[in-house]
Amino acid sequence: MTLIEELRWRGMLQDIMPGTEEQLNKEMTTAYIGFDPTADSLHIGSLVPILLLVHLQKRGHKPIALIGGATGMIGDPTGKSQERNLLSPEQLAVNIAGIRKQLAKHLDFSPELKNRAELVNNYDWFGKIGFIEFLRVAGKFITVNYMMAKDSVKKRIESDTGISYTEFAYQLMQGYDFYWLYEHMNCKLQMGGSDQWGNITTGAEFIRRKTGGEAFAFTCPLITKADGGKFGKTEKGNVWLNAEKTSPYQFYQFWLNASDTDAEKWIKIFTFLTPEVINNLLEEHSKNPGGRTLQKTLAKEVTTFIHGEEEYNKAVETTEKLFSAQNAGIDTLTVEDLENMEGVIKFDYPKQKITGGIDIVSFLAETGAFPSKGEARKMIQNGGVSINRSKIDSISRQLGAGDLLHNEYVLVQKGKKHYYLVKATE
RNA sequence: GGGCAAGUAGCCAAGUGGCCAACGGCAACAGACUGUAAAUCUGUCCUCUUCGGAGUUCGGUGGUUCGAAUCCAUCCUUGCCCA
Repeated sequence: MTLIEELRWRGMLQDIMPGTEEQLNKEMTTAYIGFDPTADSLHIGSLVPILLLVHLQKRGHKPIALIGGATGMIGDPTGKSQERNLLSPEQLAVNIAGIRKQLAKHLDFSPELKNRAELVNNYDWFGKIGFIEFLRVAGKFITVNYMMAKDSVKKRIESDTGISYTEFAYQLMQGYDFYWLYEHMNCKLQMGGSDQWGNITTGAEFIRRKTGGEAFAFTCPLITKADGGKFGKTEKGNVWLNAEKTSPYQFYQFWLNASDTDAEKWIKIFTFLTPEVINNLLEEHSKNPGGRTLQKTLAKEVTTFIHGEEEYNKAVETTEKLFSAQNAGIDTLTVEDLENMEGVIKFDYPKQKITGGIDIVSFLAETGAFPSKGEARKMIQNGGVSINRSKIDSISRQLGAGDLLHNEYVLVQKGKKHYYLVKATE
């Protein structure tokens, strides 16, 4: 199976320029993907591009991860119905540093490798170029007519918010990136999400017109959920790759909660398991969907890839304590169990307030498990709150010393899946 | 610079003097059912609340009125057409 064949099998190939496959088969090819520094961490939406680079490197090609330090100052209009706010230079610097750190974890930069990965920042060349120079060396090669025909631009021109000159120029900048890498690093291939196809082809066209050389490209489909929801979002917002923003436990839970249809697609995209292994898993899953082998494997592979095996083990441990023994009774949880629940949100709370007796609503609001008393009350009335695994059925319920596990803890449950551990402190 | 149109909750969108915290849809959260799944049904969905209410909203600011998302003035933003 060639790289392209494999990616196609995995469902990671959307568009591909003619000749790309031949180029990859012919020689070690340098390829790049751009990452926008819109936040200080990448989220799982950026995982697919990272995986593309990893696949590429595994097959002996040379990956370049480009951080858009310059283009991030402009804003990509793709997929945006409205003009974006510009990020401050300070914020950008923070974001670039965060992303750089994460990318470095997953690619092999060993100097002795012929196809070692490279990390570049397009600010390094855009920062030096003047406006007039840019117009002369870049602007001349692409017509406005060509740029306006792109979907991302066309949509915005037809929309009732329009597009600024700044964002319009974005695709030319990205095109210039590709050209710069082509000239300086012999980079002949650009990859990305399918929403980037327009920007990517501009780059290839730019190279062709300016140098007469040939450049290639392919994109992967954007990840969707079968129910039409946004991929990678939970009620807490984005699922981040940074453990401080999304704990490994929460990260693991995200994948574990994948629906059957999603898991079937995602296992191919987000893991490096071989087709044989995956086909076996799919078969097993169809025989016994309730076992959720697919989700468990998916969650394991991805969590291990991002956070490492140790964090994965902790996440599983916490998961088992919280979910597998649902009916086992709360007493089975030891102090160690409670203390070692990694990734569960924990709060401290004065012990005497509990032993002195407190109404459940105030307790939930004051610990921070709920933002206000009203919220806590609504959720209780909806039947969505449990304390120590027993459902609270009345908003007038009082808490007292008897509700402390091991004389020290209260396990709060919002819905089925969200746990908070309150520790009573002296 | 001139003419026309638009700006309503996370998004889409109805409302054009009182019955408006504002129809409906999407998204989100919870409950039932399940497999920590999907689909379906139900509830919640501006903020706070002693659950009686209270407070702050319909681009901004002033005004008319007993009463304004709704009328007037002005400003801002955006789109279209003209220069």
